[in-house]
Amino acid sequence: VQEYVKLLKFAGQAKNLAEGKRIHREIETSSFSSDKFLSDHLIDMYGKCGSVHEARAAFEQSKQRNWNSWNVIISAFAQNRHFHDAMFAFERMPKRDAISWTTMLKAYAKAGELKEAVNLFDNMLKRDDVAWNNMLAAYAQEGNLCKALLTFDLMPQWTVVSWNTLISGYLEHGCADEATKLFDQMPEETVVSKTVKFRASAQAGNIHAARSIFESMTERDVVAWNAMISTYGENGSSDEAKKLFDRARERNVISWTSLVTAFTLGGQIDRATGAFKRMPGHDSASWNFLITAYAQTGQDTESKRLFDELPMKD
RNA sequence: CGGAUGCCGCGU
Repeated sequence: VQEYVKLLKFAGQAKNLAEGKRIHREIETSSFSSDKFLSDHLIDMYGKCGSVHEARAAFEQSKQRNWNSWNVIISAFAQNRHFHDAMFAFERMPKRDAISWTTMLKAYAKAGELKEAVNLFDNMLKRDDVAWNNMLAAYAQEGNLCKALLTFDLMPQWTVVSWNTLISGYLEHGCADEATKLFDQMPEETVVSKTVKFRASAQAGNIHAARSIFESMTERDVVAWNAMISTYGENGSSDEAKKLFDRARERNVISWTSLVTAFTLGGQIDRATGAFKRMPGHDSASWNFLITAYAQTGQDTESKRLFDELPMKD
């Protein structure tokens, strides 16, 4: 069972619908076909792969539907911007826990329905850290930094995530000075904080400062590596991007797409194509990127040819 | 009890 859970999660992260379906079929012929954990993971996998219809089907057909399944299906609806379905399910579900409320809160924020989000938040009986952070993030993304700061001050607990959320909000809306002050005040920094920090330096045009923050990091995850690679790419330094890419010990689709981007922006479309071909797996974003790149450099025929080669058009 | 779904940073 746990093996299948891992496989489904992996397919979901990679948004690999074909692989997900394959595992689904394999599960159905196995002895775990009606496992109560697996059925929820199936719904989640379809949601993450962008297939709302199959997520819904998995939910409705599940013999093992429980109150967790409702949370999973709401999350699937929300991730795919089916907000009315999410709302409908939320109202119909037999039992709502902290996660149900917060998932719905995030859905409203994502839909741009800030008032509904606030309303939901106010009606919550118990607000945990994640609920507070979601409310904070909703204000921060909206650009309502006053409300964001107010929410931050009212929070019963400050975690690294709340600090990161607030700082990202300030950075996103051009308040770099405030962000710097907050960085100095926060008690601890994680990989995420450091990544936010060096991205901010880079966006301010100080790529050397960004690099030294990156090099000073004791732990770097794949996102940190990718962020540094795309920073050099945006800067036109495709050679430096390539060097970092080679140094990275963990790579995913985004790392490869960032490298392709770096070559494209550096005007080396042939090297970009080469990297694209060497990629172990392509998702729709990487295809879109290269097609757009060709179109923008005026190579419409190449762009069209790639489009025709697309295995999945969404 | 355990499993599972919700918050912050990377390419489109």
